[in-house]
Amino acid sequence: MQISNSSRPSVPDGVHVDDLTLDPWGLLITAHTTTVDATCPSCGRSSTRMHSAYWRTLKDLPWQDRAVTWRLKVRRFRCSHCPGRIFSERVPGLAARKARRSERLAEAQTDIGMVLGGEPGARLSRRLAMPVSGDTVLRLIRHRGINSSPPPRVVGIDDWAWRRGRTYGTIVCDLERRRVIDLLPGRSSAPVRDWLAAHPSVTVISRDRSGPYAEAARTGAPTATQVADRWHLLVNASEALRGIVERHQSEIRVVAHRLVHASSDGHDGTESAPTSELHNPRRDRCETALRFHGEGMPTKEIARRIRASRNAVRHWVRTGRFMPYRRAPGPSRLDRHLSFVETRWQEGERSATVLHRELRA
DNA sequence: GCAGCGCCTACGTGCGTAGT
DNA sequence: ACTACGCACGTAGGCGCTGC
Repeated sequence: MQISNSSRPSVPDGVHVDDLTLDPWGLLITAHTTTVDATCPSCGRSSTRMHSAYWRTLKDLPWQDRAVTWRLKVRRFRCSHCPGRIFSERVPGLAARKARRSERLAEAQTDIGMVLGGEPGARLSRRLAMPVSGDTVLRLIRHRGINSSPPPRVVGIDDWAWRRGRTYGTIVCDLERRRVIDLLPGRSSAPVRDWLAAHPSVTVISRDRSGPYAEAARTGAPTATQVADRWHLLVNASEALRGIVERHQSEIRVVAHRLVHASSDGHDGTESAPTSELHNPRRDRCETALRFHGEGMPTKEIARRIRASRNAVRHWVRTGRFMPYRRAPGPSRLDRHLSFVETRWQEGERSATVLHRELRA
């Protein structure tokens, strides 16, 4: 198959393509190196004394949705300066020493792996005509390593679960660069204290209100400023708001009802009828259902027409009249939950007061 | 001195399995 | 479903021997 020069895969300098073979499995590029000499990796001097040659096989980035394989003839050289030293020529721009894939392919698969992980990354890579195993994706990620960053100044510390309810650890984030920088064993104060002592660059510590982290920050970084993190502040604020709304629910309902009627009737809303006497869509649908039933319409058809469930229609037909919704006596599940939250909030308020006192001390 | 050949070691890779 | 681990296999690269 003929392939135009403009659409051919890019060829590194010092490599000459001898043949391109396109088959259902991909594109095979047969090539050889063209430089007359090679640089000895030991002494750094070039040598022209060829020893032998062999074929290298390399995977590369896909071309037109086809996997690309290089079959490259490379040579071995004897070094003119290192006694007995024999080395293989390198192919800069294509592959590293001993590599089975090109640098650009390795980079692409590493990037995919960094986003998706091992197995999912391998699946996407295979879908993109860059076949690889999940293990190799993970190896590529480990090989890249973690880029070094300047010493952290503002860190966030919180607990997290290796296994929820069983094993916990502590996560340390660089809040300026939004990156996880360390994982510590357990959620006690000692590892955090040691970590902070080993990182004197930290000037601000954002943490939750737990005692161990407060203790760790106080002893490990006594000069650092401690702040409550934004997430916990928002959680506390939203819990407090819910508590207030719930405590004044009945007043809010009355006011809302008046406002609705004032806007729809042109009335000022100061006088209002009881809720049970208001327009009730549920009662309307029930009465319609009973009328249809009286006309001999099947339950299924009634349910379809009034857009109610067949069970609801069956219930209305069985009772023969509208049954207004009666709330069960005692607090609802939501009320019980909100009551629990309110209690926790009051406990939190007390803890916050203690924390505030500690921070000021 | 150089080129060709073969052997050996270490590395890269994929697969099966166990653990979470 | 995913990762870690061990293992087997293929091969890149290094080295020595031999013939010209």
